[in-house]
Amino acid sequence: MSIVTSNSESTASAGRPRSEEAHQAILDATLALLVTSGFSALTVEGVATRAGVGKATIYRRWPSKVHLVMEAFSQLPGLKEVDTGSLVGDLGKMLRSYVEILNSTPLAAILPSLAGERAHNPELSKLFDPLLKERRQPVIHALERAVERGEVRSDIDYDLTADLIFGPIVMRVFFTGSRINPKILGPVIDAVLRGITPRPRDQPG
Amino acid sequence: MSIVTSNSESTASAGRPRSEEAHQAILDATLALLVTSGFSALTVEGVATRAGVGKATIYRRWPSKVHLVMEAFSQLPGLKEVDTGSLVGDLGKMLRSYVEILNSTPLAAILPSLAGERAHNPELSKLFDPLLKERRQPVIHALERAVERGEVRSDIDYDLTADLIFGPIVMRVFFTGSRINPKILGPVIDAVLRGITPRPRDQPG
Amino acid sequence: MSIVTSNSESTASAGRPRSEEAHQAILDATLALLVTSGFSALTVEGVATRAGVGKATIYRRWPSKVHLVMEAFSQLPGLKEVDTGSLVGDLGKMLRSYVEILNSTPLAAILPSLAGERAHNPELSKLFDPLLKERRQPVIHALERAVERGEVRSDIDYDLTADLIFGPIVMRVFFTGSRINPKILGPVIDAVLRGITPRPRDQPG
Amino acid sequence: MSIVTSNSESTASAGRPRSEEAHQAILDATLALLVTSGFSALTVEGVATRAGVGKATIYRRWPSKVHLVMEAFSQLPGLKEVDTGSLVGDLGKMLRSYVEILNSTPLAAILPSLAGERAHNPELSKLFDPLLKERRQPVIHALERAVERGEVRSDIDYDLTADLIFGPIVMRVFFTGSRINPKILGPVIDAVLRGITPRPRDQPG
DNA sequence: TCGTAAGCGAGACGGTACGTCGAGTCTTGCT
DNA sequence: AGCAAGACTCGACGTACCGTCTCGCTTACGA
Repeated sequence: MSIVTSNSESTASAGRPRSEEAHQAILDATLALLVTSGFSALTVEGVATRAGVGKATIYRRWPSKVHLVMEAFSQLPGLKEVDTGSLVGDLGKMLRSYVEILNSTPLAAILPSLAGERAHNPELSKLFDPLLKERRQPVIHALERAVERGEVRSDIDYDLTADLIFGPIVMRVFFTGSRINPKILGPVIDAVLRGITPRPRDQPG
Repeated sequence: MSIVTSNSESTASAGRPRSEEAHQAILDATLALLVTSGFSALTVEGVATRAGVGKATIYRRWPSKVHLVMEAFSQLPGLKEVDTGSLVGDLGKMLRSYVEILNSTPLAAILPSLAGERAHNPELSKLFDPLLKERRQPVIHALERAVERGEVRSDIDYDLTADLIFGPIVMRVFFTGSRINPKILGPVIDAVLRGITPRPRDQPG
Repeated sequence: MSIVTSNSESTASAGRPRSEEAHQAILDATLALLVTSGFSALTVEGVATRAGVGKATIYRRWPSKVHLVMEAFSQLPGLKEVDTGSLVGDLGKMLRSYVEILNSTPLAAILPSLAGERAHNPELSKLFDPLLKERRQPVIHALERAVERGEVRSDIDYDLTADLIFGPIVMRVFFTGSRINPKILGPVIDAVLRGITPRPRDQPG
Repeated sequence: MSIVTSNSESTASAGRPRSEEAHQAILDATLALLVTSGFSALTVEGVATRAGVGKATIYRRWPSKVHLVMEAFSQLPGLKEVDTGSLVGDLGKMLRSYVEILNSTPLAAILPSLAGERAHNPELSKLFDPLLKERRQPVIHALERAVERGEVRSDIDYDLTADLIFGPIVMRVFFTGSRINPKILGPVIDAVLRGITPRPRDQPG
């Protein structure tokens, strides 16, 4: 059972089982309305109507709109583990695929809403934070492998470095909302690996 | 006149002048409630009550919650222009001071909420985006000076590099909500300038 | 179904049924507030608060304050049909009972307020006028029986005569607001029946 | 000084005297708006705008909308003293002229509003009641003369009889709001004088 | 096979906030 | 001190959703 899903598969109980059909219809309606209306304009009433479901059926499964949106969010794809043998290759492949996800799913629209809510909602924070940690693991693993290979200095802070790598992407998702141009990934990876200072070998002489 | 402020300095008009006291009380109440509740849970009614003011007094000055929040936000301090003669010095001083601001004002609590709303609220986006652009200018200027001095490669993308620098700070503000430890600034600046790969001169010969 | 009542007896519908308890609490609160404040100072918000009910519960049943007040008003007792065999007896019994009602229910306090509003409120007028017409029918019927019996001239205008009979009572309700002394009824009925001029048989000779 | 007017002519005071021009402009605007909008839709703000006057100028003179309307009302014409030598003649002339006033001024529209308000507003009642008493005096005087002439029984209650005479007119003003047809006056006066029972001399002998 | 417990859509429940308007009061500069 | 103008606080408007609560009705399990 996932962190965010409710215990629908727990101890077989008497009575009518919950409708899996309704469950998915609700999540689908949620994602659809998130795309068209955004998080704060999303109403549980609207989700219920679109899903052809009673409000109680939603509240029976999720304690609040935030939790509902969070489960919808958790269904969206994330980073995939990639091992090409080099950090440049790993990061390039992972980030390119991630940008593709950001550009083709509601993920980019939902992420800032949840982060914005997280700050004032400890309950959400409790669910959201581990999820976020989990979702960046592929990059952490790639960094660990790179350190083992000697490609990267061994004294780096993994979390901080992951922040450095995700930073430019997240900055754009949060502050511009526009499509992420995959062309920025090359320069970003290059800067992270080798810095922005001039390189001796690039200089004549 | 700023983008978000109203034309308070315009020609003295007939009738009772608007109360400057009420104006500031409203902005103060807005900031206080943004910290505790966030943007979407902020109600104009709540602001009015806390400021000891009628709702009409708020709507007379700001056409919507968005405009009100933007003016309150724009009162918070931001990056200061710094010129120490080196990029390391400039970034160190600027970011250290910025982290101090994040740790001592409601800025860190408000920023994610606004970013989360921005994605679905074009009206907010229209006011917020230029404000954000303006607020990162000191770093852009420092980078420009560094390029002129030859400290930094001349082919860098200024915006992308600014994203790279702010990234780790913003990531922590948005996804952890905790105090920012100023100790991360050194490694961040170092990584941005020289990358995370091993350095030839650090290696034993 | 009455003009003012809603179709509560219609086919049982889906969903939670409307609370009969809330319905009566709202009407009671309406009458109480009409007495203390009058129609124009009556607020739906005030009724909701006093009835311990949400505003929506009121608007779900009555489309406007006018309809609500009309249903509350229509619950108050009115003239009762009486047939004693003589017009003097009918009027005496009916009016005595009506004065008792005026002196013991909120009717006397509510009536002027509604009449005052009626003049400028077509919606109210549309509901109120038929109700008023209906409420004076017992007197009209008594007059009709009296005409049949030859007790009263056959060329009288029933409505005008009813106005003549109610006139003194209504004048006092509207312009003094005090209790109506039942002792005026004898002289009123006498004057209506036999006029105020001296009577031949009362004169000597 | 009238009962309802404020002390505009009281002890000559320091400062600028109140503008008599403004005073009349306000009353005119009030009557004009009463005709077009009715009492409840009349706003002090609207009166001020139409009179080209500040709201404070109105509130300086009248404590509320009701008082303002009352003074406007008191400017409207009322019953005129008439002495034709017979009660039938007096009442005929007076009532015919009064009905003409009701049909051609806002009086009929204002009267119910004030009566409706009177019931819940003791302050208004204090001003309104003596005015009403004063306005019916011509009928009382005509009755007194008729008693002296022996046209009317000497044991009648003057007030009650006045109520009987005004009753049908007031009933129609309050409960129908329509024009008063002057043709009802003949039957009303006849009924008051001689009753509605069959007359011996009308019967065949 | 059938009772029953839980789920179902529907919709009413008491609340809260919306953005607007008018009430009655207060505060300018001017007359 | 009065004036026009227009700010002030307050509170009601009728609507939309909140999250909860009945309704009458399935539905599928286990006695």
